[in-house]
Amino acid sequence: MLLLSKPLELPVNQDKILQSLVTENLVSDPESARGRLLREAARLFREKGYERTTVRDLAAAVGIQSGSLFHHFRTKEEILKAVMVETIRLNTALMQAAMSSADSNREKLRALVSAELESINGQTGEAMAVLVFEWRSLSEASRAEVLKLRDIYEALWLDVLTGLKQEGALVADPFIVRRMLTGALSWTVTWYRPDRGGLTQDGLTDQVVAMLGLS
Amino acid sequence: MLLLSKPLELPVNQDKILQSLVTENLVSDPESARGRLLREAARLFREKGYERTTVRDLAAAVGIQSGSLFHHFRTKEEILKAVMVETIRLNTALMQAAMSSADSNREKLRALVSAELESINGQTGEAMAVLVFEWRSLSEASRAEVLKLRDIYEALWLDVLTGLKQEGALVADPFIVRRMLTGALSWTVTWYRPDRGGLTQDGLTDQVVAMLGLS
DNA sequence: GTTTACAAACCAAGCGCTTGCTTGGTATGG
DNA sequence: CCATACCAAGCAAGCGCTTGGTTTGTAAAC
Repeated sequence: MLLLSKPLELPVNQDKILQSLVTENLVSDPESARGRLLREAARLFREKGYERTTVRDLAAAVGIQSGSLFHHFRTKEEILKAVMVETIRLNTALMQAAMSSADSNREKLRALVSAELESINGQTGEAMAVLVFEWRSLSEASRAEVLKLRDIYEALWLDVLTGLKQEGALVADPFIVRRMLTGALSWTVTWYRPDRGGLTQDGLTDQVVAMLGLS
Repeated sequence: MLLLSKPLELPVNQDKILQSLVTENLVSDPESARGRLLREAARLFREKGYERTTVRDLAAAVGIQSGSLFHHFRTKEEILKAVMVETIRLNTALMQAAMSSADSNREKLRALVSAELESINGQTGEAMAVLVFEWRSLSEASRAEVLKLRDIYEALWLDVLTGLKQEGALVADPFIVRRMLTGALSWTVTWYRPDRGGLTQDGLTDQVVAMLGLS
């Protein structure tokens, strides 16, 4: 779907997770018309912002007429919502998978940080940026829907952070730490470029863990 | 100017700094027509976003006709730029003042965190949120202008963080830490409510410093 | 194995409305 | 008297979305 510009480069387990979500109809097939549209939408929404992206832009990006968009989606906003909802669904699943292979809370946190950096700076990056910067363009109703999904995602983090607090490994409040991490990690979309420049994604994960005194 | 909804409640030194900037013509007088317009613009841009705020909205907020706006600003984008530029100017000055009364780098960092939280969640909060979320709506030229001002601001942080690194108080890279802090602190605009709820701004500052292992 | 049926996917055209901004003129204060 | 600040009216362009009709894929009916 929208999230994958080079699906073939995905690790096997990630691809498996995606495919199972596709068969459950929770995310669109990246190769379907809907999936391609959502991917282009994520790209354009990130590049120019939701409001500055016209339905004509979206249509041109997938090679159809602007009116034909409304055969797939009833409104422009529904496209934005779909980008967000499917992104959260996929990343929640990926994050659960990343955590499941870790034993200690320290390892789990590292897995979470790493997975979130991957979601923000990897294949789903454009959609994640849309999630961060364009949520105000959602209607009240859509926003509630998206927030509900996000709560599931957030619960994963809070479990681990609360555990670390009880172990004494964490000094600050888990809720505060999570919110700070949300901001810090989201913000990497504005400056971190994994391709050019020395810092790898693993290196960045190290830095984050070090900053929290958990390395 | 735009930043102060209740100027009379400001600490004396902050008010002095503002006034000196006003006389230097670096920021608009909050009580001038231009100043009131910029304050309302910041409020509306934050509330609905730049694109969704019309010139008619802006005009109505200060009680004039939409066309009359263009007597004060040549374009709508110029209003956005003015909000950003004046906000950075004021906050840079406030931050320099906050730092000057601190001796050690530890104290200076605390002053910086506290000052940035104040700028984000205090009187200049609406304008700061605009700075975070609406920079994509600037033209290329305006963006360069804003970024140039922001560099001065950022240099303050990097000086202190580099000092802490040399002292061995900081494990991670100063540049990375600053960028993470930018994200973490900016993000507080989305969740932190200093008025209702137990956490004070000082308490939040404590949490941030604790998170970095610098308390 | 051709025909029929029909829904899904799309096009061409454009409607009605909102947008940023312009214009020509009028108050008002120093 | 003249600049500053405003109003009333509206223009041209661009917007999301609708409409009526055409193509395409698929699968049952004969």
